[in-house]
Amino acid sequence: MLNISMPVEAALALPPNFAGLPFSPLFVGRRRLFSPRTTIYDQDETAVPIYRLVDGCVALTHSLRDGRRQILDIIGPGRLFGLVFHEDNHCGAQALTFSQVESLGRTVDQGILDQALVQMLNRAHSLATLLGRKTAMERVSSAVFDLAQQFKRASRNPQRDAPTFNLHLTRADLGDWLGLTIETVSRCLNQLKRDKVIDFSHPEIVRVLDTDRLQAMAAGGRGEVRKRRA
Amino acid sequence: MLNISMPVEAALALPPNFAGLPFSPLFVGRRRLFSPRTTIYDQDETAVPIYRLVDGCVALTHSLRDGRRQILDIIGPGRLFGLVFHEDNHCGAQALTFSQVESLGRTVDQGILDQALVQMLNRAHSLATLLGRKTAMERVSSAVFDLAQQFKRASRNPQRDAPTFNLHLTRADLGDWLGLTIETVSRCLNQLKRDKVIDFSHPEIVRVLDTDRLQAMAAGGRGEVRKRRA
DNA sequence: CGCATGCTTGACGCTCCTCAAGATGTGTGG
DNA sequence: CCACACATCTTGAGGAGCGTCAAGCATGCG
Repeated sequence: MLNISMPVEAALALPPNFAGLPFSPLFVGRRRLFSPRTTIYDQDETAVPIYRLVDGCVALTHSLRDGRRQILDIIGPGRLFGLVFHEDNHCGAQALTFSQVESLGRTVDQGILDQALVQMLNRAHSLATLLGRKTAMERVSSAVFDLAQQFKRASRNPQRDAPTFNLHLTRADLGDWLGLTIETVSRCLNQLKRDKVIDFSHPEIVRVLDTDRLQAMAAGGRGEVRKRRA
Repeated sequence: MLNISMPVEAALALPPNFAGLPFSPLFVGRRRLFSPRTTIYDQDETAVPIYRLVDGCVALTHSLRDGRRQILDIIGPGRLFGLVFHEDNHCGAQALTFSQVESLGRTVDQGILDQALVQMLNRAHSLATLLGRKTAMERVSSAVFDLAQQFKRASRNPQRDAPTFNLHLTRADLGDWLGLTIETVSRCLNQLKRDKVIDFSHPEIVRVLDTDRLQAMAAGGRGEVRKRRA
């Protein structure tokens, strides 16, 4: 992979869709800047350090040999990742936007690390429940809700303004995260838009109009009890 | 829930299908014996101790409010569970057969605990990949392969004998684990049987006839490359 | 023996995937 | 400024895989 060094200011000043060119990482002290669609570490890499995402958006992915891809987690600012050094970590990490990443070595407080691991585990379990037992609409609602939490912008008046966030994932990414296809993701998002639960004009900037309804859909429809065979 | 105390010998001598009656747990020092289909701890319980499964089979489950259930992991002898005390552990644990469980308090070596957590996380990620991206046949093959690893019986001649294990899960449990229905699980198991990959006469005792083929199916068919849109 | 539970098997239907075309937006070059 | 290429998103039509429903079978227990 090509590595071109350049001042971090210049990199940050690049247009937001200067994607695809793997010129990163840039080193800034112990910080590195990754450009969109670049790999932070690989699926089969061992001895990966602990990272903290300062800014941006990172996906943890696992690929089957035949090319099927599953996104295992979406990491937002502040979260730790690459927590696994004892064994193979078995999943890779890639930046979805310009992402500033801080390498922490092993100097991390054990309590913090445990907490991060437990959060990781809980999120993995939530994802499994989503993938195993939720419908397409519920999955997409869950994803939007989760991303709104992780990426919502600061607002001067959070009471009045509808929470808005930058959807760093493409429809394809969402599909790989939610176990769906591009088309199904698109249909569900537009359904949510028609239902006035969310809104977007650019496909990347999403406003949540009705958080309660979104959360209700994410948790499983309108609370109706599903039938279960005896 | 009913709790009846009885000597552990008597309990162990019960016929294997003495199921459904929640008379446990029995205390044996720091060990407890749980009978089939009994809860070890609940989904919303906090401050759960760390457990080691001495013998038997335990399922970690998460239920949605409307009754849909997802099994998040199947625990075999030797493994630790209930590792999460900082936050809500958000999933419950129940015994699937007579299960002897050792409560470890917090005296566990930190390294061991980390290792167990990491294994848990890796397994959760594998499950997510399975649920998000594998077909029904692949899921069932993966499950059989995993259970064979965790529950295969000691054999005098492992070279010659086909590895055999007790399938402690019902078809319904398998369905809740693999994101499938009872019927689909049954169809896939019988397909594997017709294909001479596995064999069973009792629906609970499974022999693996062709480990390689099983593993190949679990990993994703015959290695054919799936198409991906550009 | 009758009942209960779990497993199997078949017919049918729905959700979501597949395939295909068109829309939208964005950068490039004339 | 407009035409063009390219990538992503949207939308529709049709099909496949797995879910749903229903019946029958096997086993075990009272």
